[in-house]
Amino acid sequence: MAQYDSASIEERWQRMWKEEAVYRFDPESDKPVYSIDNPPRYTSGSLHLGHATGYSLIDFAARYRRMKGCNVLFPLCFDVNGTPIEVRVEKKHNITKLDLPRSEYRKLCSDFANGFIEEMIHHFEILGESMDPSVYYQTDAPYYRRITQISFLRLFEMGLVYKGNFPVNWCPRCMTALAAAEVEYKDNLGKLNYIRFNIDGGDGHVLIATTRPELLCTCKMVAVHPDDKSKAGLIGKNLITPVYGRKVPVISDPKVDPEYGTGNVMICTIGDKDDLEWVMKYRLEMEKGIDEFGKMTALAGKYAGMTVPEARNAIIEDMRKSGELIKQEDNQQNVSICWRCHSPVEFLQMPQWFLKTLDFRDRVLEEADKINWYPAFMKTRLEDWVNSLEWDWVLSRQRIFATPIPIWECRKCGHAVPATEEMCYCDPTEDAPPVKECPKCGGELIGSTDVFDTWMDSSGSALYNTFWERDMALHEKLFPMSMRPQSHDIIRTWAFYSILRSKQLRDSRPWDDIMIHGFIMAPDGTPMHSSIGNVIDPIPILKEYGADALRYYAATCSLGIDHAFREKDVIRGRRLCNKIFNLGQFVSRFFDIKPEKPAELRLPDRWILSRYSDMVARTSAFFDEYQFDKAMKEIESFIWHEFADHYVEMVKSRKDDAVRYTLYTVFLGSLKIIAPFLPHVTEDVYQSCFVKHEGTISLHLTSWPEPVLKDDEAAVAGDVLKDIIAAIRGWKSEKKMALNAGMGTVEIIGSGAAVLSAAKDDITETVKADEVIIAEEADLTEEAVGVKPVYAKLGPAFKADAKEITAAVSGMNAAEVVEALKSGGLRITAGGGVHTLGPEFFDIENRLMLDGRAVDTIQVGDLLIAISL
RNA sequence: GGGCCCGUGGUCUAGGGGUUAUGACGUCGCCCUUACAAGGCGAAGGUCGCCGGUUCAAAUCCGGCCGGGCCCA
Repeated sequence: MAQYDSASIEERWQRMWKEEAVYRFDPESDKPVYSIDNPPRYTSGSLHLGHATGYSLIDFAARYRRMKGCNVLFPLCFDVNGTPIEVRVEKKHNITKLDLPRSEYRKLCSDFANGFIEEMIHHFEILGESMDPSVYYQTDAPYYRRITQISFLRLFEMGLVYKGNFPVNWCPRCMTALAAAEVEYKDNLGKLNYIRFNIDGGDGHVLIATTRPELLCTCKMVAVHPDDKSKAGLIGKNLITPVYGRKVPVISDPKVDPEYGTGNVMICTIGDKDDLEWVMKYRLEMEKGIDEFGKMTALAGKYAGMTVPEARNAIIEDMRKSGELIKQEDNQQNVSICWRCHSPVEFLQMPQWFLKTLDFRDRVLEEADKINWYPAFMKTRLEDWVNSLEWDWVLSRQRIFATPIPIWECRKCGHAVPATEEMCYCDPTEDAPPVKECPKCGGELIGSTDVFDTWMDSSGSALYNTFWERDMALHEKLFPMSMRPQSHDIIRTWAFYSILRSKQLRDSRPWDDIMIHGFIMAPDGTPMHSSIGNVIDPIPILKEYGADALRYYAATCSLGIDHAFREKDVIRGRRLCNKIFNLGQFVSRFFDIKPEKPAELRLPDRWILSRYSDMVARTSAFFDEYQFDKAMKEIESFIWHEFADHYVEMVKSRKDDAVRYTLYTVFLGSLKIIAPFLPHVTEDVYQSCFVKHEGTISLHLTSWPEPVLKDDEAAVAGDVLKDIIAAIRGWKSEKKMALNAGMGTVEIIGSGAAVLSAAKDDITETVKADEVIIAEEADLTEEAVGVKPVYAKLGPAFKADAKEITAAVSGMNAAEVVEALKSGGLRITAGGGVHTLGPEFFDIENRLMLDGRAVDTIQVGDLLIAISL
């Protein structure tokens, strides 16, 4: 018998989908649009397990909506920009950005990044992702950068962009300003240096503890805590800084931590964020001790030109020699580092372009409220971030491989002249300005060498995808988009900036829904890092188990939370594929032509059609809410257990129209529902069983099924039937009998047994009994062997007395309790009163005996199965 | 230090006041049954992280603690 072989099967259908352009978005169509603001994949080359699962989750939504009749816009896109590529290129060629002309440097980056794209597209294909190459973009292309630039020009016109001379996080390695979002923190063991400051005009001194002695050259003040009584006398005096001999005042400020170091803090311009706060509060003059290369300036005197660590070591040595360094201790502290190259970040005052962000906080939150967040609690993260913002967005970067800021500045007066929209895309380092000279003073215009923060490109994706400033009629039709998928770590960046710019440029939310997934962790639950060496490569997994199996794993990852990778779920996925494949082999034997709906259906048919219809409704609701893990659970357990284990087993021996119709309808519908998750195996089964009857060339182009039958009576009776058959099969297994072994007479007894009379033949055939008897009652003796309290009823009725009542009953004889319950009620004294309890408060356990005959009995719900041995 | 989320049999996971706590993987036993042994049937395995509180009743709600993850300071 043929087995499911993922490798050959998947490749075959991937080729067919590509050739037939099964996923094409049709801009002309009148169908409702479902558009996905797909994360452009960063061109880093290797495929991470996190990407494999993340993009699969998006693909589930895309495939579902296509089958629901939507015209789905699911762009194939790449993010080709930014410092990470520059860092890798510089490492590869052992250069810095200063070693080459800008255009050559940019070409190296572009060639490097673009060299990955073909392979990355192939990765998407072998995962079965249904992105549409006809709506392709990459963020470094002139057509994409044009949109970034035009959107900037609009914001500029609106007065939302300004150039500020402001302290920014600056990476001396990358030589660029960093947004707050690009700064990371790490624990670092450094030295806390105790340095002697003499008191001006006296003979005393104070000790200052600092981790940054090299910043002494910009020391402006010394602060102590106002409640520190021992230091009250110092306030208002001046101190003389060592090495530089500058006079600085002592002030009191509640922000000082009196427990740290000596409780005396030197305030410099500027070492860290606390310094920055004091600089603002006391309006201190900004002095620059460190330049953009991370080297000391002339202010540092003899240390000028040294790097920060060199200067720190040198000044410590000098002060040690002069006796001004009193002692050093180890000091654990958090240092700011660059998120890309991990170099320590400095606070430097640099001219930068800013986008007004703080003024839009409330408006961003209003738009966020109009978006459906999946899961809902993720909105809190955005709100926390927005409410904690302190600065506007630093838009400019001093790098090269990014979108140029389309501005020329006057050499004489500094006036900024923006490009015209018609000029975009443009590069001011190469292109001529829109006017010959400064319109204010006639000075020479110099093209800006600044580029945008890459989030400026990415956060315009919803605008680009909806053809903003490319086809405004289409834009009106497509905007806002239907859904933004992303991971939770970039809520503060991608999600936030996207909402901000959509509000500023379109006065709207960018999307209706946002779906946020977690990270894939190593199997032990810790993050995967190449430095730890615990990164799992998805390609071998794909080869061993198949794409559908890996996608099965992706579907088990609920949204919002992180998941340790579970290979066993991939194994389960492969088994499910195999099960579906084999069901296809078997079920397709039943129909040579498409079966019509017959006049009459038997009980098992009505049961499975009814169950199937419930499953369709529940699964669809889970798909609507991006709850793929729950949808998968529904459809998987339906196909495997209800359909395969029970229905198919029940009808194996039948050959009537009703069974043909039911198998066809339920199996095809089930295939469709699981198709978004397992696109390959379902396509394969569809092609071998259904395409000749259905006509549509691919399962993925067929429509999503609707519920077909609501028959509550059959659903309930069928469940009883299923349970009876399962119980008899279980009984056989217990007796070590083969399942297809014959058996004697099976008698099914109980007041509800009548519903099964329609299914008498089904039972007989399925369990291979000689005879099946269905009886309302039989000559049975019934013996109560136990009573079980029903807490859900006792609790509400008797409150605090319930416990005492159950305790009392448990000590009584079961037969007597039952007798009392049946004849007027059981009287129990509890809580100082007497309660009369009816049978509704107890479950009675009976042993039933069929008089005169040796039988085995199995209780199934209200029914008793008596099997003659 | 703060925010959000998570802690459930050996491992992973569902559930989020009321029968016997869901399922997967693994383990063990039985069964070659007109698809599937990569299958079927069954079993063992849990004080639902710890400590308090609310309640007749807590895995579930509340508070604190411990451990993990992400984000931020």
